[in-house]
Amino acid sequence: MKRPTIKDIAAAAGVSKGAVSLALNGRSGVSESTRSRVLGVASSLGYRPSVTARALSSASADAVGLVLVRPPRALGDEAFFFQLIAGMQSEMSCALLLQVVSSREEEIELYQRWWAEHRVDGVFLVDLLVSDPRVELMPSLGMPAVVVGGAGHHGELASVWADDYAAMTSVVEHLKALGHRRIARVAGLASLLHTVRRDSAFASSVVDGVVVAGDYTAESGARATRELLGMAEPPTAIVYDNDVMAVAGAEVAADLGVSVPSELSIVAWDDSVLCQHGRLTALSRDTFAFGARAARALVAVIGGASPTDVEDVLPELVVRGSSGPAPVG
Amino acid sequence: MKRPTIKDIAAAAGVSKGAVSLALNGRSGVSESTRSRVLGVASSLGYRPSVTARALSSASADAVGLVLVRPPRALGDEAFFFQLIAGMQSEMSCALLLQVVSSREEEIELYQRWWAEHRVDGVFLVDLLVSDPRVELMPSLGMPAVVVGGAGHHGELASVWADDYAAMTSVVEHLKALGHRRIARVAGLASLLHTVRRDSAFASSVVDGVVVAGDYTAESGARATRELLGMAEPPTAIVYDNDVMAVAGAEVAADLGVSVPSELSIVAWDDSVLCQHGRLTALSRDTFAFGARAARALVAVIGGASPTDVEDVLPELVVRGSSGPAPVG
DNA sequence: GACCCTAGCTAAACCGGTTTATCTCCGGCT
DNA sequence: AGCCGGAGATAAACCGGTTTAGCTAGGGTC
Repeated sequence: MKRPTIKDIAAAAGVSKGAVSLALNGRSGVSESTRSRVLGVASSLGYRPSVTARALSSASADAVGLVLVRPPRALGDEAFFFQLIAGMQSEMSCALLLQVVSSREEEIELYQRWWAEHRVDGVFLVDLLVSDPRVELMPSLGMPAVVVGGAGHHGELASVWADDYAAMTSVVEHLKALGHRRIARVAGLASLLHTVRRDSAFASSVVDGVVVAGDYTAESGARATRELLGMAEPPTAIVYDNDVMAVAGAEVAADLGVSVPSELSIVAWDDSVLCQHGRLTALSRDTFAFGARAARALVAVIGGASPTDVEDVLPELVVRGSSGPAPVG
Repeated sequence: MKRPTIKDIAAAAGVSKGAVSLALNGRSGVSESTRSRVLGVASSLGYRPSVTARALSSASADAVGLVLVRPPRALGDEAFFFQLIAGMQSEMSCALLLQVVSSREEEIELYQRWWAEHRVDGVFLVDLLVSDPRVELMPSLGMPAVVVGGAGHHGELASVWADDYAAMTSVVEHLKALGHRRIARVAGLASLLHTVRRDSAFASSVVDGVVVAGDYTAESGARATRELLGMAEPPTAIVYDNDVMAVAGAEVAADLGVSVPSELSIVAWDDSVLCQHGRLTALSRDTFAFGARAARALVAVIGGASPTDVEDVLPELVVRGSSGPAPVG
């Protein structure tokens, strides 16, 4: 009734446990004839090695980890992460250990625990902070890790990243070409590295650009938009740091009777069903493919490859109905 | 440098491994003084038990599993699952082992493997089929499991469910009260149990109701809508099985010059940011809370509680701009 | 023929816990 | 005094693998 263990196979094949282990793992020390006999018995018994037991003797755990620091409620609306996870899965044969925690301290604690307990072979690091302790932690633990969506190189870690600086510049250029001069930005969390990157790109290509902080929720997007449109000289274009805030912003504009795009142009970062349906001009990147790329990188690092930085393709601006020429005057 | 093991604690406290194990797990067999000494040593050494090793001697694996059968690409748009996962996480202290596979066979194989390998303590079963082999499999494996979103009771398994039948009836009543007589439905996958439930509820409350099959993608929603609106006597109201198809349907209606809601009423199953923004009348349920409830149920079953069926609150119809009185004549 | 080397295998230790059998000591009862 | 019982602890087996040390038989070399 129970699943067969290595001992059952050894008994059935008339050899020792050790020989079975060597045979199954394709290592030298057994003859070809013994090996094939063992393999035959194993498959006929429907043998499946126990990852748990294997992990105990410091081998693979057959899983990789991902920790998300979020208030759980807010997570559900962020299609980005689910897309990312789906992409990761497409390139991994192993399982993904996923946990949502509410603080950075818990996150770090969790990584250490997982590693100490041999629960994972490696981890993805997302939402990189400006000065992120994880960048030092991973090499010190000797834990394979890949930074996902950071901005370039990070210490000794492998990294899969997109050029937020260049992307922001391209968005601003698009708006400038349409005649916009008063361009504003609704930013994401200031603690995140990519926010800082986008901030600096924005600051260096827009003179006197107004930046309002947001937190990726619809409420913050609406609030920021109301604030911007209530200014003495309101912007003629707003760039949002994610899709949810942009859609909320578009709604506020509609409520205030500000017509889009003739009076106000709106651009969203990260394309999604939401933008497609709201006909919002959006900076589109293939998040699924991004996740797949990250998974490939992590698998490589776990396999012993030396860490490399992979730059993702530059996000592409998909122009829809929400951006147009700046109003005259 | 390595993390301390139970052996280190035993040495430091001057007792045996076994005594440490008993002390740490709060079991009888050691004196209070020894127990407190062991606990002191353990915490001062920063001891963390290895789940891997513990799982090996048939104890808890400290993780639960969820397998999704989907083409990975399509998954990213389904906010439902991510909401659900976020909700589950909110009620679990353990990790979630998540894997996406492409066939039902792989799914079953994976459940068996996880259980045989002590990787999980229990699993969630989603997307229940009309005649689902998993319902028999779980009790035969002795694997704790909770059916999420099935329709009522399932064999010996615990279940957290919503009454799709009553919900569908309430939607139809809403439409009938508005004067609609030609009501159509764009269904989800026919192999899923809840689709069948909704089908039968729909059939018994709508005479001559047309049902078109969809697969939850925007494309299928658009196609179905075009088909329905092209009929000799097109419906005056359409009920969609998810938000993505409903939004796509609304767009098709707009393209065809069919005005919503004066000529066509639209109702979506499962509310989301998408519906909120598209001002679609939607059947709203708190997916996050649903996931949390499922997690509580699974934790209870793992803890040895006898399986029970928990009925979720009836989804509530949130009336927005997309449903209105039937056109006269 | 003595010696060494190696392929092929076994037995046993090990990973880090849990669990069971056993052993000792002490107090209470008759 | 002798017996029993239970508390408190230990040693050892066990979970299912991997890995290492050691044994044996056969072949090559001088």
